[in-house]
Amino acid sequence: MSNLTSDTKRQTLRAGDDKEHSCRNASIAGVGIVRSYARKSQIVRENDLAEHIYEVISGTVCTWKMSSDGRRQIAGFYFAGDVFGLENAKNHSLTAQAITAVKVRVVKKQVLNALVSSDVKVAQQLLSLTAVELARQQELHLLLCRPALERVIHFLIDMAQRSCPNEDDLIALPMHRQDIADYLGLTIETVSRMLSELERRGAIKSNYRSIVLYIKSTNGRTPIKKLGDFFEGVKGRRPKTDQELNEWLTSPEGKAATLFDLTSGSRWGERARS
Amino acid sequence: MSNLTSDTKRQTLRAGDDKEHSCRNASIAGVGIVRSYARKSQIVRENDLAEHIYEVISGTVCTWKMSSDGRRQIAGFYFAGDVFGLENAKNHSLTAQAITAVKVRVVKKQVLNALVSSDVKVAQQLLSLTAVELARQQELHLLLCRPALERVIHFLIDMAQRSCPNEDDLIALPMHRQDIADYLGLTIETVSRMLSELERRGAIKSNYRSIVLYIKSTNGRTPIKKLGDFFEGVKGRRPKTDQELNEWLTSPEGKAATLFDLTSGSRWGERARS
DNA sequence: CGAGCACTTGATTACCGTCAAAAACAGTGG
DNA sequence: CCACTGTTTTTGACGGTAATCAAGTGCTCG
Repeated sequence: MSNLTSDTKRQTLRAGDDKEHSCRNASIAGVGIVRSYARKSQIVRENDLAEHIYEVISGTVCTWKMSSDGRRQIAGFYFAGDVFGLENAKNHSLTAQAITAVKVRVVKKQVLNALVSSDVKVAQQLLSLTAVELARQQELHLLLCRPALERVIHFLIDMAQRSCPNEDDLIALPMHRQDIADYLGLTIETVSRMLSELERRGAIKSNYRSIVLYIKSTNGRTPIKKLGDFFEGVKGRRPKTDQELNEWLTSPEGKAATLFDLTSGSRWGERARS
Repeated sequence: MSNLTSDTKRQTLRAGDDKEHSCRNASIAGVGIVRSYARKSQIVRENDLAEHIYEVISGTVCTWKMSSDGRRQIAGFYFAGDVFGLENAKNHSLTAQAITAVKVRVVKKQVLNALVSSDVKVAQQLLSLTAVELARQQELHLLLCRPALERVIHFLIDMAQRSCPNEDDLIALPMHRQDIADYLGLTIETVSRMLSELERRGAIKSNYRSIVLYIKSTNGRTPIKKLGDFFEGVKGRRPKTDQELNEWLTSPEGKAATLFDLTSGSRWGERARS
């Protein structure tokens, strides 16, 4: 199915790991210490005392918890610049684990509280970070009520924007299918099937251990006229009214259409199976 | 199906509306103005400028947004003491609507920011409120990946605890089936079927427009030994190991078992259909 | 009492989960 | 470089759960 050279693959895998960032959260800059974690190691464990807040410097982290029937539920992914551990309870409700090799800045909450007292800006930024996290969870709530293909599309778009905002047409995802499945509330098989479906439609190229999306850089100037085709492909039907089309344009799938250039060339379903 | 007297019903319906509360959020007390909204009226609209924060004084509010295919997705319910509008973006991402007649305290964010500058406590409380909301959404994330019956059970427990924490064995829910369905990502028919199922099992009594749960007050002293029966009923299987049982006890369904006294008397499925 | 809405129930369909096997891939050692 | 091994992913067949479609019942209110 995949015809990527191993060169491309290596480039792909490095994209997620090497990117550092100069501290995006200004008020936290300079405080705390930097720690490194190996791939698959746990940074915080569920029920650990929540004494620190963590900012990802490089690599990818996910937070998760086990549900009663032994299934792992991933609550979120965190990339360079993201902050996790904001639960604000005595104990962490989620385990945080390194997906790749990771560097994090660790800040004591005590220290942070002291800063809050002296500097209003810090308080506001903390609030802002938590609010961003809240907004993300609310988006997710909406997403989890939608069919599998849309969940996967939305996930890819979200990851594309967050994990690698500077690249135009090549994006690497560090997590495994199982991680995606546990995040989207699907099974690994369904995730795989949806990815295959998107590949059949010419939207992505996926390979082992890292997913590569071929995305044309559109910068918002995608011809709206053609989006109907995309709509037809993803949803199996066209928007009936102009209003419906416009609403769709602001939806997860609509954003998909502006990112993936699926509107030219191959029409949905026309490709034969491998 | 229901044999409630109209007396009970009236009592039930009033329970949600009449309860006010002395401001639970101390630092916000005294600021802002109180506004009343009629049932079904919209308090904020999606894309409105987000200039205020709202605290529910009495009644019930829900927040929602339309998805691309015209389905309404409810993001949350808010009862007396709850705060909504915390998204912290320029514009509201969700519409807030009164489910019952509602009184809310409306606080300008500008005013709040001024308070934050002068009083660290205010900042911390704001942060705490946002974190509570975040934790709730994360719980929900877990829930949405589980089967329909569990979603409904968890929903009932959550509502029972939040909407009416003082009553022991009689609880009124102000929202319609459609609201529940839009919140849990189910259809109205499925919600109805799950409620019927629970009623058949003797856990609840549901009637038109308001759901009444008959809950024995247990105050945490439910005999653990019997919970296995409940487990068997809800999940169709027993916990195989002690560890599995213990994990389950801290799960949504486990909490259900400590609230609904379903462990004595009628065994699951023994009751004939109406 | 009748109209309209909310809810329930039943029959059928479709999507996704489960189980099983095969294929692709990474890492190891020869 | 290649064969071997274990892991991850893909693919297929099948079944179950929940959505859809369609009546039917119960509740509220004029």
